[in-house]
Amino acid sequence: MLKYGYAATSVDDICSKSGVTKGSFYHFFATKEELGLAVLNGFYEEGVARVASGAYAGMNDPYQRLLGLFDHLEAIGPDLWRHGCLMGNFACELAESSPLIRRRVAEIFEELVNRLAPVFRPIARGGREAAELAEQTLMVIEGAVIMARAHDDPRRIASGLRRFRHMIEARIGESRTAKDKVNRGRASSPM
Amino acid sequence: MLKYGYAATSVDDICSKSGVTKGSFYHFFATKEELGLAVLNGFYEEGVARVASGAYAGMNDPYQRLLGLFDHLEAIGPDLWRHGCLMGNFACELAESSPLIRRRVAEIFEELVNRLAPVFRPIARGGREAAELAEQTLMVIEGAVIMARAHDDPRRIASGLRRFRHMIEARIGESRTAKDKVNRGRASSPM
DNA sequence: TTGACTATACCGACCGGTTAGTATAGTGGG
DNA sequence: CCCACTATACTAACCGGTCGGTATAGTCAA
Repeated sequence: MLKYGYAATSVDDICSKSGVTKGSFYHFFATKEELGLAVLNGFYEEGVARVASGAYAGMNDPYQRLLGLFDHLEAIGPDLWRHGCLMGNFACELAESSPLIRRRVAEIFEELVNRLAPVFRPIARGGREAAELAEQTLMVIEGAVIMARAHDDPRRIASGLRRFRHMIEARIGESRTAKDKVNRGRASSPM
Repeated sequence: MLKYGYAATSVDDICSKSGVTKGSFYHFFATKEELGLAVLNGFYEEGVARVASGAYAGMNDPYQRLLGLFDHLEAIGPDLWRHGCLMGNFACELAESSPLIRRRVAEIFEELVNRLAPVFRPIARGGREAAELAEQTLMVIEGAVIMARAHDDPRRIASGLRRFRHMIEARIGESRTAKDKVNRGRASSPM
């Protein structure tokens, strides 16, 4: 389903490859769409687990943690999204034909933004900006995955993320100097 | 094909909606895949024409031109990619089942990078960086289009682009001051 | 302990309809 | 007459989904 798309993956294929019969299949799933939803949730949960498993999560320095997130994404991305991202694929293919799946994909993106936003907090200026930076990161990932698939080269996922990371690094530089100014104003140690 | 995907769009539908019969269709196209290729090229050419039609193209100031490109993309994006981007959709759905289409999509992305790169030249540092920034822009567009489709809200295309534009603005700021330094060193007018 | 009853898992043939693609007989302008 | 083009009927495979039926295990009253 990830490799060839929703429509091109038949229920018969799914059954024969997973060693179940069609009768069994339709005992557990009312429709093909319902299976799609289950596969989507599985993909989401696996992705969250993989992303959360990174070393960055335990880092104390907030800038180190943010940079560590990108290190981790660059490291696992090419493997995790080797055959694409199911959220992105379903959004492309089913957004206007399956409201159920489209809504779930939107929900998942929201959940991911909420999970990621805290990591961006230290460089966020406005109240909403951490969430916006998290959303921007998801966009870059989705775009990079498409690029990687088009060029048949998963390494593009890492290089796309790396370029975005450079822009984040520039922001970290700004945040640091801004913070230093505040600290200096409070007469605390400049280093 | 854009709205419901390649597989879900049948040749019969295409024929009846465009008022041709199947005999005619298969006189002009050997396979459905070949039509897909033609539709892809049509989408690409229309997109290039729309993007190139912007006022930014004639601007003299290179920074104004770059910012003008983003103004233009934000203005036309929500309409142009209202139902998604065919390059992105095909990359998602057909990358691993139709090598022909996948290759053409990759080619198109390359062509777009080459077309866009000159606009990024003024803020590029290394020799490859203008092309990389252009590619990054395409990634953001593709990601934003997916996000917009998932949330059923084309305005997300503009807001995603705007956020990326802010990062580009930061870079313009850096480039400007760097250039000022050079100018001052050459004893030319600082303003 | 036994036997009637029920719930769940599972099977695979089958259904109507759709798919991409083909075969063939025109048709109409140059 | 010719040939690019059109129309329609057709094929064979495949689609998602249904159906009647079976196997197994648990429950509970007598």
